[in-house]
Formats: sequence, structure tokens, C-alpha cells
Amino acid sequence: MDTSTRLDTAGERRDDADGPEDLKRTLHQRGFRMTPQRQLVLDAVRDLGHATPERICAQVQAVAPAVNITTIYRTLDLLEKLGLVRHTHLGHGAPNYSEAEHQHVHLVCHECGAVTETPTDLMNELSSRLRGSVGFELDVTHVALSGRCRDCTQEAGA
Amino acid sequence: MDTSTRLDTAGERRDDADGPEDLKRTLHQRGFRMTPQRQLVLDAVRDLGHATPERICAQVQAVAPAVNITTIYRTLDLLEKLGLVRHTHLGHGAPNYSEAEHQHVHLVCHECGAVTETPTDLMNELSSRLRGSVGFELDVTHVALSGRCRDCTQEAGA
DNA sequence: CTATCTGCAAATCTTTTGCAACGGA
DNA sequence: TCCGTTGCAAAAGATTTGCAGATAG
Repeated sequence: MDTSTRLDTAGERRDDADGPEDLKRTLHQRGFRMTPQRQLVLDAVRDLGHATPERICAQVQAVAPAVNITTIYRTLDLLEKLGLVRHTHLGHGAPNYSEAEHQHVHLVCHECGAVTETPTDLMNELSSRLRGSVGFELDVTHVALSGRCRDCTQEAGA
Repeated sequence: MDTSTRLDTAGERRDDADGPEDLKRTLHQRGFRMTPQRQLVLDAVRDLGHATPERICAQVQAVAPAVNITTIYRTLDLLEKLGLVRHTHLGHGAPNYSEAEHQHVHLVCHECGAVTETPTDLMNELSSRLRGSVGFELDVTHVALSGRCRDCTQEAGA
């Protein structure tokens, strides 16, 4: 399926369009081959915002049912090495993949499991405080914070 | 083991449960039995500071080789419901258990894998900011922050 | 044409579950 | 005695690996 229509990229990255050609070029630069599977996985990550390999697999298989989950894992790995996606652990176990450019902090509700995103600049103060006190260089984009989301707090508290 | 009916108020604990007698009392209060395995697991968690089930199992088996890892998992679960230990996910996958009293924020270096601890009050500002902006009630003790520790930052930067 | 990729099956690894035997209270 | 607990084996779920055939360049 043609996938070039949904790329209303939240980020900017204006050098070249985020289209298939871009992926192809990035792959070739490192001696890898362009395949439909790779494009589909990258598209899925972009469409879903953040998702587990399982979820990404479902998304890809909706279009190309023959694609195996093994390929999803291998491709996510590759795309991560290419710097196109990144992953975070949101607790529990399932890693969570999202576009590398799309920087945000994940908020995980351990009541309902909902995952929200919030701008990284919320962390600025903590970040510099950690640097100062223990010399720890916080990776703001790889952080997952857990707690209770608004809905669950209201249900439980009220 | 069907214990779910007795555990819905888990999370609080008395402020003087340190010796074997206290564990025994805490268990009995909720209709559970005192066993050597349970004491060993709790001791292991306390001795190790923070550790994975695997690591805890090794520690317990050093004393009582017959204890099965299944029991470790079940016991950690129980101790957590009793509010005696808590677990955090430090990325990767392996959950990390520590004493419930021992409140701290985990800093995980994704360069060398080192896990440091830091006081929870570092998070106060972030905590109230999250509450205000998105109504998210941060669980400060369950947080793991990733980044680069002082040593790795110096090695890479200098 | 050739080396890279993919799909499949099987192997790992971690955690959970069913069940009969064991053992606290 | 009674029923919660344990150990073992097997199941379950997630990810990795080996390999032969498919395919991009």
C-alpha cells in the first residue's frame, strides 16, 4: 500500500522529505537494502506514535499479512541503529518504539496502563539539578515516569 | 494460591517491622503463614539493596539451595502486596526489588549499566509541575531515570 | 549473479500456572 | 487436621537464532 500520505510529521527535519526516498538513501549510505518491509515498519512507527513490536507488527500485517514478527524485531533494531527510531522501556516489559525525532517524556499510568506524552522541557530543572548534584547526564527522551493519570486519580481520590 | 481477596488494602505497612517476629506478625495479620523461605527472601532483598529476582534467588540459594525460583517470584509478589518490598523497572526488562522503606530514585547509566540512587526530593518540583499541567500524580519511588553517570560522561566528553 | 533479507521453526529466557506433596498453626 | 505453601514440570509470552529460499542492486 502507498504510505506516503500520512506523514504529517510532528517534527521538522526540513533537509529532505520524510518519504521513501529518504529511507532508501539512509539505508544505502550504510550498505543496507531498501525493502518494502522496512518502509512499512518505519511507517507504522510514525503512524502509531509510540508502540510495542507486537502492535507495530499488527499494523504492518494489516497491509502485508505475510510479514513475520521476526522481521519486525530485526527491522526495529536496524532502524534504531540508523537513528530513525528509538525505544523506551515503560515498565512491565514491552519496549516502546517511536520516531527518533519525536522527543517527549512518557508518562505511564500504572493504574490503567495509559501512556501519555509530555514535552521534554518539563524536565529541564530536574535535569540540571541532577547534573549538579551527582554529575548524572539525564537522557530526557529515554525516560518513562510512572504514576497515576488524571482520570485514575479522580476516580480513586474523589 | 488464591489470595486476592485479602490483599486489596496492600501498600501500607507498620513502621516497625524489622526482625523475624515482625514479618511473622505482618503475615499473620493478613492470614498468611510464616515460612523460612519468606524470611530468606526478605533478608536477601535487604542485604542486596536492589536486585532482580534472579539475583535474589542466587542469594537465597546460597543458604538454602532447595528453594525454587518459582517461590522467589511468588514471595516477592506477596511481600510487595504486604508493602514490605517494592519493584521498579530499570529498563531492559529485569524488574528490580528493594525494601519499601528505602525510598529513592534510581539513576540508570545506559553506558555502563550502573544503578545509582538519589533522594526523592530532587523530584518535588517536577512532581508538582506534572500535577499542575496534566494532572499526573507522579510516583516518585517507582521512577527510573536513564542517562549517563558521571564516570561515563567524563570518559566520553574529555 | 551474489550477498543481503525474509519467513519459518526451533531455541532461549523470563515469568506464570497446575498439581500433588509438605508443613505451619 | 486443615488449608496455605512449596517444588517440580510444563505452559506461556517475548525475543533471538539457524537456515534455506527469495530478492534487491
